[in-house]
Amino acid sequence: MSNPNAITPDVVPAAPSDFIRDIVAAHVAENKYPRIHTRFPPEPNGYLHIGHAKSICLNFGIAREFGGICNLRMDDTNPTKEDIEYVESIQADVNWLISAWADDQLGLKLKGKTPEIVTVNGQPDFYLPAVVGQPAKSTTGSGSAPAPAMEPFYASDYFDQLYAYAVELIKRGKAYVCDLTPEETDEYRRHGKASPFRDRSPAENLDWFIRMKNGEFSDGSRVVRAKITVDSPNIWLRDPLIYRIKHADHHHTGATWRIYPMYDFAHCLSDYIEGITHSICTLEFEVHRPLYDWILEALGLPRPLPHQYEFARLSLGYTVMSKRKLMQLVDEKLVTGWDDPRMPTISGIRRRGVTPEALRKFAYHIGITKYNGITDVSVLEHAIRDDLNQRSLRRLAVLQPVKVIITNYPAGQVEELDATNNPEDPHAGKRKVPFARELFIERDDFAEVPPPKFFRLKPGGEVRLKYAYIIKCEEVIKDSSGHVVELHCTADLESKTGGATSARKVKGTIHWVSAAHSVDAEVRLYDRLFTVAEPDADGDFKQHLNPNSLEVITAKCEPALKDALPEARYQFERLAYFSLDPDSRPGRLVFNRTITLKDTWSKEVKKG
RNA sequence: UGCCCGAUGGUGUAACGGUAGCACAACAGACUCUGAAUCUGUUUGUCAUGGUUCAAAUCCAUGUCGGGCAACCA
Repeated sequence: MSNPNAITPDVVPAAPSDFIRDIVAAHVAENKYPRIHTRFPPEPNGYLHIGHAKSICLNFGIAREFGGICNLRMDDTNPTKEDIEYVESIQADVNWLISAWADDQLGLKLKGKTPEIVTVNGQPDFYLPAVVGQPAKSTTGSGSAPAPAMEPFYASDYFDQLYAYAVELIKRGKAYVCDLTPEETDEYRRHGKASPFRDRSPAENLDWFIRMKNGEFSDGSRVVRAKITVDSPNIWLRDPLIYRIKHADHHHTGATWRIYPMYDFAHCLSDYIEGITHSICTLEFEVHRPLYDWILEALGLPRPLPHQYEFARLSLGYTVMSKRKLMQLVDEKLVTGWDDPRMPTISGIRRRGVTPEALRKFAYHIGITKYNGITDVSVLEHAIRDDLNQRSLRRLAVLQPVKVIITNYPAGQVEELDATNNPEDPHAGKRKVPFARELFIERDDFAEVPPPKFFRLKPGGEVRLKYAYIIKCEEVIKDSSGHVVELHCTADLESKTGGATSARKVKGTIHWVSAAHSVDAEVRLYDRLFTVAEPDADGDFKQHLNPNSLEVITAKCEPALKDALPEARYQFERLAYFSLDPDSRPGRLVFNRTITLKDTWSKEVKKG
């Protein structure tokens, strides 16, 4: 078995329904587009987080439900904030999340490919069609030629075309070069006042623009503005900026450009160039939509225009989501990095042991609306537990060990007992677990003074050792400070599975490991990063960091865990779900706790 | 302040003029060699006020509350 828990439970829920999918479905019904084409357009200025996962699942989900394509595109028009590190992490995260689910919908392009000039209705047009899915095999037949390298789309691959579009706008008298300072621009726009440069002639504007492109002017000295209105109630229609000067090198285009397009200009045209039909973004872009439409219409483009639709971004309880704040946590070393398992980043969630199926299931459960709510973490946690319950291999491990000696069990004797790998999956089979005279059990599973309804081990009481015997606690050994160090028990030697008294009812069943056979593992117990549901609420989110969000312990594990695999998921029975951390080395196991099992007992205890 | 958007149990969502449903959470019980899972049941809701209509969560008006925008960021 290459993947020990690659069961295929029903992890792909039925396609959800929401207002955006309703719109797409209507467009499909009326044959509005030859094919549905969405895109996921992150700016490579940070790592992707679970909010992006929502958007990825939406965009790729629509593509797969309607037989379309979803392009991965770097929205990289601001070189001073972006970096290749982020480009790479974004690709890895997207691939991980859609792998074996929407691979067939992933729109990529050949490396280095830029838009083609085509003629549509007698009009020149820029178009860069997507290549779908994974790189094609070498077509030479010799096997020596490398497969064509594929890469995501980059808005920066369209800088030539975007420049040409800006020139066209200028020629049409619909854009002009403005020499106002940033402060003046702000002031004029605020008061709905026309720029004194608003009525320069197209020829003059073109001349200035070319000189801007040639790098003749300093940053901030001039911009290109769309000529729309000076006093629209929508600020984004008050002659918005479409090009600015930045003497900065770009991670993808190098030192080629000294001017860079603004988001509003680049995004709608990038969508158009790629043949996007449905451009889905978050609510804060709602007021930009008229500008999105204006630019495309002002250019008189020959192909069907894309349209923008907005939905509410994800807010999750007990975490922060803004890139700025996540960056702060990383920079100030409040976490170990972007992929710290406590981070809401996709890479952190992945390292924590969550599967892409669980994340997708979560994304489908929360729905898509225009309402800004805060999703309860319990929804995420439920999706994770549900997924892990179905796929995890069960193992016995003791986190806080206390020694147990079975006084009527012969020293030196060892039995190999059968244990079920996954009761949810009959195909997962069984394994052997060694049983011997000296064991470890969980400290919490013994109480000298048991609270009401405690049905684990107590003095004079009986408990079932999972897969083994019923034992009775005969004697409690303590050290000089009164700390319990050892429990002397007797076993009902007929009570083993299949034995004469195996059917005896005892209320509790606990987990255990043989002391001599156990293997040590570093176990990282993660908890939520913040102590309050809304860390942002009062402005200082760092104040609410959970000081106990990570506890590192050494656990006693059953020997089968020596062969733990990085891609596998484990449930340490009665405790939690775990997976191997990349820090693991041969002979040195490191497990991350993904999430605890639901614990109604601790709730019971709290109630008193 | 101006403009835009939104409001359905504790939370997130469905109902598209005709029985307010689902999920999570919570609570109670059943089952259990995992106090998990599973199963059964229960509690809790249409922001307010008017209007249109045989009928309003749904349409209209006003108000209230919440969010967004007013970067040479995206």
